[in-house]
Amino acid sequence: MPKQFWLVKSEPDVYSIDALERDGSTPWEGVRNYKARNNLRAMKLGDDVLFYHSNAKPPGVVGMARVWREAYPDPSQFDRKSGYFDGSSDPADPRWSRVDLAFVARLPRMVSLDDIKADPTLADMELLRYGRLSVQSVTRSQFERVRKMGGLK
DNA sequence: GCCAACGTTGGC
DNA sequence: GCCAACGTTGGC
Repeated sequence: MPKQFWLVKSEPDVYSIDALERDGSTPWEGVRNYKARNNLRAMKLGDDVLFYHSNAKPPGVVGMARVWREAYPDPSQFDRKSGYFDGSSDPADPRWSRVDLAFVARLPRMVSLDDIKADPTLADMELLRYGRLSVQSVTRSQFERVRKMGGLK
């Protein structure tokens, strides 16, 4: 399987690129949308990930991460005290998964949603077509374009 | 299986 | 705070 490329969204008030840089790596938990979950399950060790701040001013890509551990059951679905608890998930066949992501780099310049919208080569990004999906696939060329716009080689 | 009602996401 | 664009739920 060749390397794949992804984009994950997080509200900076909940978990920011600063937090990921501080932590080094983190479990990416709480995804409760089937399409996003399927993307998590398709991630392979070493895949590259764009880190996007949603509900930010402005929203946009702020850094890069890497898949550090492939999908495994998300414990928060069985934790009654968690906001992500899902009482209808069967412990013998857990419905929700998480991966671990590791910090790679912060972008010297954030690539805002407006920047992405203004760039013709990024017109096909899933971000613009189906904005609500919190774990998206991106192409290699989209990934490299955003990285370059963000000031990295 | 349809679909109305409701809930969530996230840009603005 | 509003609301468009979804996804989910549940009655039938």
